[in-house]
Amino acid sequence: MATIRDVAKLAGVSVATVSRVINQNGYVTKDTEQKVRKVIELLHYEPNAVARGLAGKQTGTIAFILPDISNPFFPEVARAVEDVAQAHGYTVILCNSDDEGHKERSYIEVLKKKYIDGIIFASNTMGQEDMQKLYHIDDLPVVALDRAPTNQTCSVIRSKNYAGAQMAVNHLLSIGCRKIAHIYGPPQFVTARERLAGYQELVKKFPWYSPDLMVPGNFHLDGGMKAAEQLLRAHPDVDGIFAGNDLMALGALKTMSRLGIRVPEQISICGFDGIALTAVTEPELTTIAQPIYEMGATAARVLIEKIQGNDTNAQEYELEVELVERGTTRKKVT
Amino acid sequence: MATIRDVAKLAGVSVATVSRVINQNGYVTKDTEQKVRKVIELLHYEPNAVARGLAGKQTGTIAFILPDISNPFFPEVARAVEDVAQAHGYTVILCNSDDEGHKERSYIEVLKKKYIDGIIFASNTMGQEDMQKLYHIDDLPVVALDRAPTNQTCSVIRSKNYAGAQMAVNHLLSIGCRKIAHIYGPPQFVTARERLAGYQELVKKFPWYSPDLMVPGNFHLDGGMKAAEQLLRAHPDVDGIFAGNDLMALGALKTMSRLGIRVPEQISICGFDGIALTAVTEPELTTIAQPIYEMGATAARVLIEKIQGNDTNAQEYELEVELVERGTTRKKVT
DNA sequence: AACGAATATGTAACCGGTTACAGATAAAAG
DNA sequence: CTTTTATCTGTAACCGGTTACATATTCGTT
Repeated sequence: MATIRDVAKLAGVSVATVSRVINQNGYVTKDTEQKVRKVIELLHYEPNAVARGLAGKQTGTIAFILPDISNPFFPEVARAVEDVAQAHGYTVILCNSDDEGHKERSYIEVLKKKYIDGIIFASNTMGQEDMQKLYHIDDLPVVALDRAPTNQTCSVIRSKNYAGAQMAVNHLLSIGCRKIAHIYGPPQFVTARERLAGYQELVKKFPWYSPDLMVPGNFHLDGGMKAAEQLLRAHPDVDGIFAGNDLMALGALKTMSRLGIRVPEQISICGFDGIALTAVTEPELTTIAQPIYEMGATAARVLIEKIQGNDTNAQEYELEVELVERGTTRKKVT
Repeated sequence: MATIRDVAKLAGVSVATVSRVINQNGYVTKDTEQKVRKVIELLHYEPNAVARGLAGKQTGTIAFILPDISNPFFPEVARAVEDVAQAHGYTVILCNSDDEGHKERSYIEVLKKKYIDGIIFASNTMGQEDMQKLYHIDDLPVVALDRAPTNQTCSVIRSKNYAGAQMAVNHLLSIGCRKIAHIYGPPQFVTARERLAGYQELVKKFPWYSPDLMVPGNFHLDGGMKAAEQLLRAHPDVDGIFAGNDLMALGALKTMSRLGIRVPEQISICGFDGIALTAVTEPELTTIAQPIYEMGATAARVLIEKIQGNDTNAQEYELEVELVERGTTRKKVT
């Protein structure tokens, strides 16, 4: 592999000049530039990214720290992040944290040593102070996904969970549901809390409202299944279920199927997230779709903006959600 | 951030000695070692990975190039790769190639410039020559996933597609199916070809065998749906479907559901891969499960072996598959 | 004609490690 | 008590770029 000095020597110029040509900065005559480019071509010279990183402290690499890429919500986000990064000449490092603080921290240590340019952070457990510490210690650009907005220097990408939950409930009401339950996710997740709050605020005024219409789930398939069973045992007359995410909604759907309860005729189900899996079942799942790809893409775009110096202040990007009406909810004939 | 020279100065030794302590190579007295470690602790010194990379040409980073992380088969593989890498102190760069040669090549260019230590390559399009070229040009360790074995220096991780296909067909036969069709994946995929071959070899001896029992799919949900429709139109008496992968099997299941055909009573369906999605539907999908996680983990382990110098020769790792019997196939009562 | 500003290029230090080589000391061998 | 060998440590070159600073040349001004 040719080095910048090889190029300089053969072109009869200094390394500084070659560097200027490569980076298109500083003054270089058209003539010398041509000469240098010829030699670069000739030697198939490619600047060494590591040396560049060492000298310039920028490696063209960002990290995406997420709980678990196996969770069906994340692949699409990761894809978006990578697409945008790639388009801007960045490379993406993937880190699975399992939402464990120590893993997150250990990743961050390693990444800092590698002169990573920035981090997209999807975590439900890492406290605000940690984020702040992370950010302030060495002002590494950070963008958070799905976290409560803070007044820190870290931007946040999220979507309208509260409003989305109300869209879900309103939709169930509009098709004639008379008693709507909610399966909520782990309370330490902001998203779960917001969706629960949206549900509760809207239904508490109804005569049928009861606190035990809200049952806990774990944001996974099995949690949704169990929650649905429990729910039906306590309230056999429930005719609408709003689940805190799609996986739990699919779990509920599965339980219905097993118990021989027809969906949507007897019970309507609405999920939240809009992951691809919702199109796999029959009937397909009605859901409040987040712009998943867009969330990842926005996170990457904002991060890169930060890295490149513009947009230094924290900002919150709250994206719209959308009701995707499908087979698990249908207007009831009266 | 403290540098190795800061440590050396404060400890009253040379940088070489500090380096020896960090890397545990060369001779260092217990005394000096203690002294140096004290100072390292004191200054919170962390060796700079980029400088290390430049000097040592090893960055502790591997790349995983795959078609698309959104494809439900890959997240689990990626998770495995990352887990193993992480455990060995490596970091993983994720690259989505969409199976397009030019993207693959452009990634490889970038990655080489970044002194990546090795590559795990899951591609269906890149020719053998390309692999060879890639490998021979600068002997970068490479492990391939799901490719035909070659006599190159590149190891391959795969599973028993041919035998697995026969397991599927035998299972369908054993539960009493009389006419079994196959939905196959894109012929440019080795996996698709092998599964097709396994099916064909086994069924061609039956009187009901007919070439148009093999219909093409695209390895996606919609392809499976369309193929199933097409199939039933031509052969309404088919009572067993073996799909080349789970997504297509789920598509077929969906079609059955829409047409009001009961599964498994009227038609049994068996998929291939064993992705998590197969547990979402009701009935759950019977499938020939590959050890998906194990494949990723093996790939990572083999790659790291190669990187660390041992195991320089190409090898093929053919992993076992397993029949997971579930709701979409059931013994027929006669 | 004189002069400051803009343009063009080179020298050398620097980023922060690794490591070949050499010199010094201590232990083992003859 | 030498000589050989193993152990310990330091100096300085090197990895391959970037960039501050110095110097030289070319313009546009007055």
